[in-house]
Amino acid sequence: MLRLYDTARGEVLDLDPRDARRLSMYVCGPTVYDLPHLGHGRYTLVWDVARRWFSFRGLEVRFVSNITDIDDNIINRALREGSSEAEVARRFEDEWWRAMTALGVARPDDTPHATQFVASMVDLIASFLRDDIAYTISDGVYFDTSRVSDYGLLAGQSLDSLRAGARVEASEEKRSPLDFALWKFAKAGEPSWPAPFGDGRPGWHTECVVMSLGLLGDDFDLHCGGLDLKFPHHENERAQAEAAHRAFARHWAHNGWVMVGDEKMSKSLGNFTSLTDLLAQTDARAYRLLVIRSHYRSPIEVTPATIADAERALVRLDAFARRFALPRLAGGDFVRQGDYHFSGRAAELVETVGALLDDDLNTPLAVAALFEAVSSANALFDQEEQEEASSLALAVAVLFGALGLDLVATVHDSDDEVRALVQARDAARGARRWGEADRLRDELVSRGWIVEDSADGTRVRRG
RNA sequence: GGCGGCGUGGCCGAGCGGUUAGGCAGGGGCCUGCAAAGCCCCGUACUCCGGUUCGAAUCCGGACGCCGCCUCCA
Repeated sequence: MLRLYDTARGEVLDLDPRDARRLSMYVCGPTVYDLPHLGHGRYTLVWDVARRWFSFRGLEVRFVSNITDIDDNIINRALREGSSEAEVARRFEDEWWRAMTALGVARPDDTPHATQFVASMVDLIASFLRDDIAYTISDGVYFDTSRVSDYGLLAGQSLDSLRAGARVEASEEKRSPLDFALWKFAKAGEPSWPAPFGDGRPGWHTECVVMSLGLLGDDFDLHCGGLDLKFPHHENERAQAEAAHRAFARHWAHNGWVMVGDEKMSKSLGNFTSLTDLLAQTDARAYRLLVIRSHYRSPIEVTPATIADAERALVRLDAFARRFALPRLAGGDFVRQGDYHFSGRAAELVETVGALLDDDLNTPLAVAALFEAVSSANALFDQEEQEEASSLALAVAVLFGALGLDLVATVHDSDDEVRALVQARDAARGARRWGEADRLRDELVSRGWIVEDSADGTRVRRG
């Protein structure tokens, strides 16, 4: 049974999908007004891993993640650059998918854009106005949070205590500082959509309710996002669903953030590193490994040192892949357990790692178990237990593949000249002419090859 | 003010009552003509002060330090 911490109920609970064979999953996506940063990288990796794992276990997952392509930040950027909102959104959405591809994050099954759902949002807002759950003030239409009896559920606080701590000044017109904008009336030069209550554009919290319920249906299974969305964004989504009498997410899951020193990485603090920069200088797999080495709910530290640490661990995994000629599995269709039949130690490993991941995605312990298996398989290989070693090694590759991490055995093609040097060295070694053999190795090294001996003779690869 | 979280060996990062987490780095050994890769062994850590317990990093109380949310944020 798959278990996952549920933010609303505050404990690890069975996932319990609406339909036993399927899982509907919604992840709040990016607002495309700037380059993606490491925080975006983490949440996409975390939920990509979850999606892959659930699929590995046999669930048919429908994964929806939106693109917010209209909001204040986009408008401001367009204004600053003298371009249009659509142009800004398009440009940064392209950057987004480029980064996702580089990270190996699988495309969602649906990627709804806010601007495509405005009509449905208008309908919802109109119904709130009709039911007196929303009210109009000079700059827009607001949701009356006092109309939802359990407002504050996700925050773990009552409406009163939230109100008492509100740091934002209540505008004179808002009934409560917690009330949030459903609709912002158009200002001159801003994009707007027609609405019976006044032309304008949707507030951020409305799109996700409309799109998640619209695509996944009432009572969908799992709603995910970064911890900072828990309140107020997800709370406000919930409040709207409640007010509309529609069953919302059965399960809420939130990932911890990326830290810089002792501070959360965030746009407002300006202490962020763009994903684009990171990917330009490191193997993207290192970030995935770094992410799965800690628990998804814990904060993680992403620094040049921790990235380098993960890269070195990757070197070892790739050497392992080379030794056992392991296949790359993460790139195409998701890895599915049903496609493999393991026995012996390999089967035990799948069992162990499976139990860990089923229990609130305990990737750090799973990774630890996988590294232990790497050592075991190597040891078995050294003891000439080839079959047992190979089957265990394949299980390691399958499980890493199930988490979206490829082990790369690829040895770059060498040209004729290099092959000749390799052959000459093997001949020299065979004749015990060590001096010549070493000279040939130096020659290969000077051409940028890493030289390793094996039972089959000299092996070269690119460093 | 309310709510939540954290403080672990050189670094990263698990554990949440008794057993080696794991990785990276470092040291020693084996293997190897040498090197690389691989294997084996090694660090004996849990902010502090009390308490509960046969036994606590793990539970309870207190102290100190730090972080987050209650405003846009993944």
